[in-house]
Amino acid sequence: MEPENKLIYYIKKWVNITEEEENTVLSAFEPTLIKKKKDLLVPGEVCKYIYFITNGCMRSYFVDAKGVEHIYQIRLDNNWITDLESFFSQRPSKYYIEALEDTRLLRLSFDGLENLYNEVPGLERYFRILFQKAYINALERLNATMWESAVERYNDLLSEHKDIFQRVPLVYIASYLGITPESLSRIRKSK
Amino acid sequence: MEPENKLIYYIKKWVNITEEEENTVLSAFEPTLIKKKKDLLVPGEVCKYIYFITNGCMRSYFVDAKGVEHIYQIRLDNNWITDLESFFSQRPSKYYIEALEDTRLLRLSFDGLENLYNEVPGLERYFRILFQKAYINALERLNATMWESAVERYNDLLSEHKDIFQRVPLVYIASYLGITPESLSRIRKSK
DNA sequence: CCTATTCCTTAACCTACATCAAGCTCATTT
DNA sequence: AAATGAGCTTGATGTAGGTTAAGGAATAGG
Repeated sequence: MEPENKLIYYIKKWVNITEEEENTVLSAFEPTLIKKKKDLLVPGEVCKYIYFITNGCMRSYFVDAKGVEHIYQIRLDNNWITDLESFFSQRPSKYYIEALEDTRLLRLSFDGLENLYNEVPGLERYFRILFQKAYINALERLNATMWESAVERYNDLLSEHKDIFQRVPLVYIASYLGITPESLSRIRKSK
Repeated sequence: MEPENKLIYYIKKWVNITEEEENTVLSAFEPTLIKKKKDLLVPGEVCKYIYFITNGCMRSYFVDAKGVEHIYQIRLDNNWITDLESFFSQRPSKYYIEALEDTRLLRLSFDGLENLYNEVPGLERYFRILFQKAYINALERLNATMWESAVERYNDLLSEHKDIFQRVPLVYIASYLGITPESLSRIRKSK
């Protein structure tokens, strides 16, 4: 399937839009390519775009006062990535968004999205559903982080996103799980 | 301000709706009252409504395999509460939603909301924005839980939601912060 | 007004995971 | 082919916060 059609395919999973609207949507997006280890966003910059990953892998993270990186999102193909806080407010971001592989994206600007909401009402519904699911997900992860052990969280991730382990270095997965690489290594050893 | 108008007031903070639409919205909601310590939802039940708290205080929590309660939401006046996962999927819930005070709510059924989305397009936008903000918030809380100490999380809550400390028993606040009541007590002592 | 809960605190001890430090294995660069 | 560094593991030691157990203060109910 062509990358553009993948986007439409995922939108149509949740809302109905006409063929004409499909074209309006597609023409609002701009294909982009980013090389491994390059940043889409760095702290202090305003996040100008929302990105749909058609092929590849991205992470977002912040660096704390001691200089330690903390990863809070890892996203593979057919997922959205952005700093929603900065994008939505159009104020400077606190986060990095970085490619973990050479990655192909479709990007949409803040104004572009606002226009689309008006031109294609179905898209407002699509994003309402998307954010709703993302929110449910974040709460689940929050509960797991608060109340489950590192081992349980590791097992959950393994059973739900095995693909991440094939494509992302363990240091990053450890950070995403909220533990040190050493702890992750010991967890894996004990299997 | 009348409870009904408070709801409209909060909606109009984010979207424009006509006076006629206001009435359509209001008439879709049903005022409810719930006594302290009573449940709006228990595990196994489908969450049939989304609730707007006009006056009072609610918590949502789950009980783990060992019988321990874990609170993941505490909501005061002028906030929404529901089990979004169950409400959205209309499948059985894993959570309790319980009143911490005698509480006045406006409730809206799943079908009622679906109708409103179609009759009042602005409402789709309102909920898109609401979920978007809720998602950003949940990610912030996730980061804090993973990477900040209990003391920092306590201070954050104190500076952002001091009102909670006046109205909610510390046992519940401890659980919401992801710590034991004993730890919370020690943190407070050291001030 | 007395009793029973609910709520909160304190102290002694324990444990999951972090930190620090070292070394090993590949892949990449020169 | 040697040198570099990214990615991962292992072991020794440290610590934030949990667990267990007890008691006191405040509130509610009979």
